Amino acid sequence: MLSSLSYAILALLATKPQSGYDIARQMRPPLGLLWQAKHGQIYPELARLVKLGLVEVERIDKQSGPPRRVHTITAAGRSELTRWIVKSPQARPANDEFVIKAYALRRVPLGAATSLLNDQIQTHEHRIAALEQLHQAFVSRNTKATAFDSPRFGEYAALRRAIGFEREHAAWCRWLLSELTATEKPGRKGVRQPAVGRSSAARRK
Amino acid sequence: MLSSLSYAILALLATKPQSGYDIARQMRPPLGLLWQAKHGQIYPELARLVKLGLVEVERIDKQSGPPRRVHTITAAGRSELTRWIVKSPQARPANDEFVIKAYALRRVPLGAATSLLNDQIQTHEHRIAALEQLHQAFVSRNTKATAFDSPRFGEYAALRRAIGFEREHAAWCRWLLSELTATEKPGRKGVRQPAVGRSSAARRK
DNA sequence: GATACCATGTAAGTCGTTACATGATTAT
DNA sequence: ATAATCATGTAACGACTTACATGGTATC
Repeated sequence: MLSSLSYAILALLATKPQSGYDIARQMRPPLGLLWQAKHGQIYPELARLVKLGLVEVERIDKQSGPPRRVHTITAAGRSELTRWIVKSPQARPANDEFVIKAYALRRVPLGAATSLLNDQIQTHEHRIAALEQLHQAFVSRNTKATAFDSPRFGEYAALRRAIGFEREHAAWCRWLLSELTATEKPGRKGVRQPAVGRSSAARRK
Repeated sequence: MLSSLSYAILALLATKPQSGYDIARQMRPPLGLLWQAKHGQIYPELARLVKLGLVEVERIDKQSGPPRRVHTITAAGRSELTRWIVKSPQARPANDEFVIKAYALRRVPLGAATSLLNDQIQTHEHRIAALEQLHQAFVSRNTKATAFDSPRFGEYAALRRAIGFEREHAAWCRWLLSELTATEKPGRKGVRQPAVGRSSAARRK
């Protein structure tokens, strides 16, 4: 069985032939929307896919530096990718360090907790702004790129998911901050937010 | 430096002394809200924390089976935990296999894509229902358990985050399905949902 | 002259999963 | 009887990060 990273690489190569560096650039944290990985993991994985016959490599010599190695997905690679996509996955753990911090947040001084949350909220706002700029670029450049049958739909879907998750995380941080503030100043009950209601999708209708 | 798992263990032990088995139970997938790990990782990590003096262990012999080993956080453990909480973290990668599938979804037959999405949506609905039941139990059993200064606030915060993320993921899957359906039957433009709007938090105001 | 980007790879080490190993107790 | 839960640990392997290693090109 192949790793998730292998399938992420195959998915990228299915759109067009690319070098390891190209792949690494698209997977670079923190803006790798499809999958995040470092080149130290990508190059060996690519070599493995070549050895398995799922990917072919063409070496292009240059006057200077290492030769550029352009990788192309093979027919076997494409069928392996589609085979993998259609079988249902089991959900990943999705461990998040910040949940641990929130879990034990009442054990630290209120001031430190407040500034931690403000830091976190600001970080997420910045990330959201960057993602929304990408979204704008997507929608305005070519409206058809957002349609399901467009070759760039995959990118668009990954981008929407990233925006949704960042917003959800930011909202949760703001809720934490409001709870904390309500404790600090018990008179201000107005800032407390209501209990978990219906999902945003339900509200959207 | 310690691993995230170590801090998750310290956070759990900060609430009360527990055995490795107790910790493993709370971290068991798929309902480990704070952090997910298997006992094969937890037992060695606990031993390491004991060796570092952040945790103490009391061996309780029983008539049968292995002795129960109850772990207690030390003063050094508590201060290490609070020290770690207050310094801002860098965000985790948060890789999700399903994003790869969505990225390349237009490469598989429409029928297979549809049933994959329906499967995924159903799985998430089930998870949401289970989490909401936990939430109900929390709110109805003791209203004060949801306040920031309650000893169980950490659990509650982790639960709210899990619910929010599951809902966001389910909403994204439903969006994918609506895009796919719009492609299949181009006459039905009504099912298409609008472009990314304002965040749910913004709407909540 | 320093920093960033292009471009490829390897090595050591940590994090995490899966399986092996053992054995009593409780519920169906 | 069979399975699930209680209860602890280790070993092998795979996934991932960080650092080492090299060297040209472009920008400030």
